[in-house]
Amino acid sequence: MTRAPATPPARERLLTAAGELFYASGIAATGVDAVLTRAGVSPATMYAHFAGKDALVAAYLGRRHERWRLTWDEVLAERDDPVDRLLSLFDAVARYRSREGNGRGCAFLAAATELPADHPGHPWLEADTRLLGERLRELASAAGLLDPEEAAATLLLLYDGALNRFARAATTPGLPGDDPLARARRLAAAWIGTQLSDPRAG
Amino acid sequence: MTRAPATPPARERLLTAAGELFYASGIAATGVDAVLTRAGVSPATMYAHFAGKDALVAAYLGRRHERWRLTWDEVLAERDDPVDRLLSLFDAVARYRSREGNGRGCAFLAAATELPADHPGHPWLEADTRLLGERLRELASAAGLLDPEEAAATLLLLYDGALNRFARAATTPGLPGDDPLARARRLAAAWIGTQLSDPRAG
DNA sequence: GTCTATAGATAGATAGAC
DNA sequence: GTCTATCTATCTATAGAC
Repeated sequence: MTRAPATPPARERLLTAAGELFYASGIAATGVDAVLTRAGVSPATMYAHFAGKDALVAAYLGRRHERWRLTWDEVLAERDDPVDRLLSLFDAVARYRSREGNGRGCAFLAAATELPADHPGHPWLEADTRLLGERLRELASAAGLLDPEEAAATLLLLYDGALNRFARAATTPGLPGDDPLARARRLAAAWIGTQLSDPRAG
Repeated sequence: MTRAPATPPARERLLTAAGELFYASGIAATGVDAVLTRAGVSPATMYAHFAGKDALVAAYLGRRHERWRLTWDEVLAERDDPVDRLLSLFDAVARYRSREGNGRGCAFLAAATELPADHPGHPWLEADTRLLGERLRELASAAGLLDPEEAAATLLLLYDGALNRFARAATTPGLPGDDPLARARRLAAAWIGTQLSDPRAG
C-alpha cells in the first residue's frame, strides 16, 4: 500500500478540473485551456495522458458513470425490501448529489445534447441509459410487479423529471414546489402501490 | 398586404438555419460559419441584422419561446373542461413536436446548460420556466385542485420527465416504454384524479 | 441589403528541453 | 512526467465595395 502523494498527479487533477468545468459550463463551451489552468497542468502534460479533448471528455464521462453506478450499488446493498430496492434509484440520486453536488441535473443528458453521435464519449451516455433501464426492469421484476417494462418506463420518467427540474431550478428560482427528488419518489411509491394492489391501474 | 417573396429575406433564413443547427448540434458547438453556410448568407449581412452570435442565439430562443406559447394558446382555446385544460400541457407538447419536430427534448433546458448566466438569451430560459409555472398554477386553480402549487410542481415534473426521455431516446434506442408524452399525461391524469376525490392523497 | 475579403481572437494540439 | 514556447486551424467579427 503506497502512501498518497500530497499533490495528486497531473492526470488526477485534470480529471477533477474537467469534471467541475464540463459539468458547470458545458463541454463545448469549456476550452482545454480552462481545464489546464484549473488543474495547474501544462498542455504537453495533458496530451501525454489524453489523446485530445475528446479523450478527456470521454474519461470524464466514464468516471462519472462509474461513480454513479457505485453509489447506486452502495444504496442497494443497504436495502432488503424489494419495493425499497426499486425505489433506491431516488435515494441513490440523493446520495450522489450530497457527495458530488450535481446541482445542474444529469450530466449525461446534457452531454447527449452537446456531443455528436460519433464522439468517443458517446458510449458512456448509452451505458448510463442502459444501466437505468436494465436495473429498473430487474428490480421491478423482483418486486413482483406484473409489468416490469412498464414500471421501468414510469420510474425512468420520474427520474428524468426530477433531474431536469434541478437543471431548471439552477436557471430560474421560484419554481412551484421544491425537492423534486422527494416528489418523484412519492409519486413512484404511489404508482407502485397501485400496481401491487391492482395490476391494471395506472 | 404585400406579396411574400420567393426567397425569404436573409434575416428569416438565418433564424431558420440557426434554429435547426443550434437545436440539433448544440449552441456552443455550432459556429456562426455553419449557420451562414446553411442560410446562404454572408457574414456581413448577418452582422447587419444581429449584433453577434449571442444576439442570434437570443433571437433563436425568443422565437422558439413564442412559437411554443402560441401552440399552447391554440390548444387551450380548444379545451373547455377545466381538467382537460390543465392536461393541455401535454397535448400542446405533442402538437408542437408534430409541427417543429423537436426530437431532442427541451431546447431551453439544453441551452440552460450551455449558456452562462449573463448571456442575452438567458431571459428566455427564465420566461419558459415562468410561463410553465404560472399557467399550471392558474389552470390547476381553475380546475378546483386544492393545492395548485403542488399540482403545478407535479405536472412540471412529469413534463420535464417526458422531454428528457426524448433526449435520452435520441441517443439510446431500446429504452423501456415508448411514447413518454402519453405516459406522462396518463400519470398526470391519474394524479389529478386522486386530488379531486381526496385532497390529501398523492 | 447584400456581397468579397480579411482582420483579430481563441481554440486545440505539438516541438523540444529539463 | 512535466515544463515553456509556439504552431496552425478555426471562429467571431469588421472593412470596404456594389
